[in-house]
Amino acid sequence: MRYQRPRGTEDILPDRSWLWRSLENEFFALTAQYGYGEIRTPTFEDYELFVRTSGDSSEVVNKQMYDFHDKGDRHIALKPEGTAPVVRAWLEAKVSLPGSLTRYAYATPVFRHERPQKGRLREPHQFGLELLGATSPLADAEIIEIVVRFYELIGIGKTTVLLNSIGRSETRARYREIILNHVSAWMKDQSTENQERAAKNPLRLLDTKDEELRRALVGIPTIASVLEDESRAHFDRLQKTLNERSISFVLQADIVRGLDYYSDTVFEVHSDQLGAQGALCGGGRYDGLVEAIGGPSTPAVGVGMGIERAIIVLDALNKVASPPRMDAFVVSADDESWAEVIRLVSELRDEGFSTTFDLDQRGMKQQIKQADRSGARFAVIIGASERASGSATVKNLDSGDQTSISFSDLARYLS
RNA sequence: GCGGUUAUAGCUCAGUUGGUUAGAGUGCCUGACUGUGACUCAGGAGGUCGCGGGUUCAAGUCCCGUUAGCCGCCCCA
Repeated sequence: MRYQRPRGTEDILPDRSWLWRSLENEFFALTAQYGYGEIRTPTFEDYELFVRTSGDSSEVVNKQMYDFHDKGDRHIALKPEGTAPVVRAWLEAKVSLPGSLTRYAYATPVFRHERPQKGRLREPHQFGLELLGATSPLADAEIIEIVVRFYELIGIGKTTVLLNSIGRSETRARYREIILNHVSAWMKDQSTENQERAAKNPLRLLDTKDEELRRALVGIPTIASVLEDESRAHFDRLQKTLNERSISFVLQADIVRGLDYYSDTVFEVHSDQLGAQGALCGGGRYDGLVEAIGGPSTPAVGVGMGIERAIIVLDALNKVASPPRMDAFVVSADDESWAEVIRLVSELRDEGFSTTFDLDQRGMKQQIKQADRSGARFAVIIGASERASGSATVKNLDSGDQTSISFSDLARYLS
């Protein structure tokens, strides 16, 4: 094979695309119930947009972006995440009136130059939600509620909502010092790579898998325990609201998120079916982002949900139903009946049935075989006797049973 | 970006210490079946052994490189 798909990308053929389409339909139908309208933004954006928002300490920006200079020497990046482009589009369209809310839903590919593994691609796809202009913890709760309901709706069994608050930037600045003091002994004999990482974003040390570092971190206060009063109140009310809505969650102090724009609420939903990449989705509040790209100070909250990861779980749980079948395959029993077959095919299509026939006009045996392969529910056979009697021989391809159905009753029989 | 592992027919795989024309199951095609798929039986087609070098009288098998998948780290959806 001369050409193969680029590393970390996937082709979605009809045996799977119907699943994608049905997930998209369910996602947009559900989010529409909450007032979210679909937004579509470009595949590529100004490189700076992502540096400004995600932060240069995040690996997504400084290592994983697909970027290039176009023929006009513009520095372009394929979007590595969905939030910044949506906020940019919202600002650019000037859609918001002061004090009003905007709710957006989207489905988009994102691009990250990473080493592929299970649940990790270079072109993964995400469903996303952004709720702009809302300060209330009810907004955070709304996003989490939608996400949980979506996973229930599509049949992903057991999930866990992991919740944390990382406070405002002042809180995080203070907390950084706490972490660094706490692990100073550990830091001394670390590689420069580890030291750099620790210095750049100490919060990220918290979710480490390194046993030694974990031990060094024992006894450290959680960031949630050092929140400012306002953040504290927000976080408390969010938890209360989730409890009232019967949405169960687990407080987890090491959920810190990788993108710099998050503030206060952060959350993930995990499934035990995903291996090392355990998060089905990740989101939170990003009150500083709009301002960071030149807009008016605007509170906001959102989420990005990995579509491939949801599908991995559905597959593992055997929750993927069979794709829709063709209704009928019309067969000509002799060379003289083709005109009638073709007429009948188009009639059935007009009635709303998915219908095909053998374009190669081969022998009957071949046609029945093709009908079987096509996955059609029925073979509709037309020959000399059928034309004479005005009724088709309808063969149920699952059971093999045949009955004679008059042309006028055909539609009723097939439905 | 780092480490490990895998790559043989459309699919799932076997292939002994390097040794004739590389096998199996399944799928595919043809026929038994002159208006009928799935079952049975009998035939048949199909392989640059991921790709490129090297060692050797001889490489699917050994060595080096490379591409891709998978697993872990890292990162995150």
